[in-house]
Amino acid sequence: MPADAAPSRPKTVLLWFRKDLRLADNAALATAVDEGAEVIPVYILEPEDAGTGPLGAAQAWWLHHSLEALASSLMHHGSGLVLRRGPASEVLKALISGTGADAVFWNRRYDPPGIAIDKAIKADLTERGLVVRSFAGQILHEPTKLKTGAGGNFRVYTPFWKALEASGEPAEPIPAPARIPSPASPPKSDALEDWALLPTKLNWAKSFEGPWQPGETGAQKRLAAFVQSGLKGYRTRRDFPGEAHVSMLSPHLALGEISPASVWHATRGLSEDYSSEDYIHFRKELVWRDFSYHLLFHFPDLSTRNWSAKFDAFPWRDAPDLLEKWQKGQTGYPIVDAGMRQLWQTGWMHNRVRMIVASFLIKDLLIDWREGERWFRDTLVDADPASNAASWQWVAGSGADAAPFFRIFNPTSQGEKFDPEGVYVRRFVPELKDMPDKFIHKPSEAPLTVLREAGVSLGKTYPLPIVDHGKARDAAMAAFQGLKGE
DNA sequence: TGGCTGTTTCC
DNA sequence: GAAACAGCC
Repeated sequence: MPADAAPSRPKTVLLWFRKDLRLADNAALATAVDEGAEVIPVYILEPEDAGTGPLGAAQAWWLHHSLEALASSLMHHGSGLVLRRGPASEVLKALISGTGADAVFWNRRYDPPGIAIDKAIKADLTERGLVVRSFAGQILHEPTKLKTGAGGNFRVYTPFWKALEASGEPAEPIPAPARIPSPASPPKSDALEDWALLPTKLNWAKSFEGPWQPGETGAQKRLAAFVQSGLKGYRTRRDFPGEAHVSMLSPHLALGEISPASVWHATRGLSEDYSSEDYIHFRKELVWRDFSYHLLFHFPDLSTRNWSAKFDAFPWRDAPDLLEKWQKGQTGYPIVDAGMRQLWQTGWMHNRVRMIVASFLIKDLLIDWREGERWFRDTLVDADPASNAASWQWVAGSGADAAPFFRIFNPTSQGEKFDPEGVYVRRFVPELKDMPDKFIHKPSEAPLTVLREAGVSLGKTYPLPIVDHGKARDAAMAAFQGLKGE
């Protein structure tokens, strides 16, 4: 064989796990195993200044447990997980020289800093004679593959959805390999504990343990449970935060413990008692995640810059005291406070309530949406650079295909509409649990006798509204009108 | 994937 | 006088 013939079948593959912490539907892993290579799975904790952005505290908690789950699962497949920290290019080079690996495989990521890192590594390692291969699977359709009829990039969701639908079903998920061949002496791993991913305020994330099971098994269980029960009635009931009609798959998707294609296909071939209305609407939500990545890919500053430059002149208020009350769930608007406390206690918030609390921060408090984006990034277990940024801009009105700015949620009527009996509010704002339904979303309008009977003392056991929504709405409209004249 | 307000419609 | 509707923000 000529010396310069690149080996098409590598002997030893470094399998670089990133936000794809799963064995099923993992194209990079499946290919390495199929080609008969010995596989060295590695996870690299990249420094924040590498450009991949700071890891939020809630997601760091999740990552810790997810890596434990992945390591354990790999062990059951005859393999193991090598943990290393540092700039990915250096870590990979050290591992290559230490193991004699002749290839590096990974599944592609789509955040712009990650893309830049991967591109440089691919060029460098290829130059050094390694086989470097990357695979798809983190989103349903790669951003470069969907174009408008005119050849441009989508800026409106509905045409994006139609194009995606028209491009056919996503590929069938690939089963997890039965066994993963491992080299005789795999490299040493860091101790996960040394990474200090768990929060030091221990009693904070403690409450995450009830609702969540990080890792691939937890993801699959969550999906099965959702398809079994939550999906029925999804279209109409998904907006009711007191009910269990949303999938809660977002944190699993954020770290790739399950692939979006697996989720898509789980809603196929259902029996007749499933309404197509329900699973089509569910898929549409899944595709918003793709749309967000599409936007981020073509607008890398999505989390820091207004998509619509018109908003650059918006007179945001500097109000750290109000911001803190919002963060702590002490606004005096029960649905807002319930949402913010659900976020703090569980690392997650129901989507309808995310829209309400975001509208409140932006339009009632007139605080820059970037403050909200930052808080969510730090406290959400599902923090995702694309979805989070795109969704905040959507609510702010500055984003692509965004809600018009003048669509200002009334937190009281939203509460009454989507949590009519206050089930959700009572769960997260227990000091209001004995309020009658009629006043559960507007305790400040309740007669004194009603408050006394419910054990509520406004301003003491529960805050008075920190702003008057009617006035706040007028102020927001005025600020927006001012923008138009710019 | 709204809300507000004035107006009409229908008991 | 509530409920539905339209036009506007």
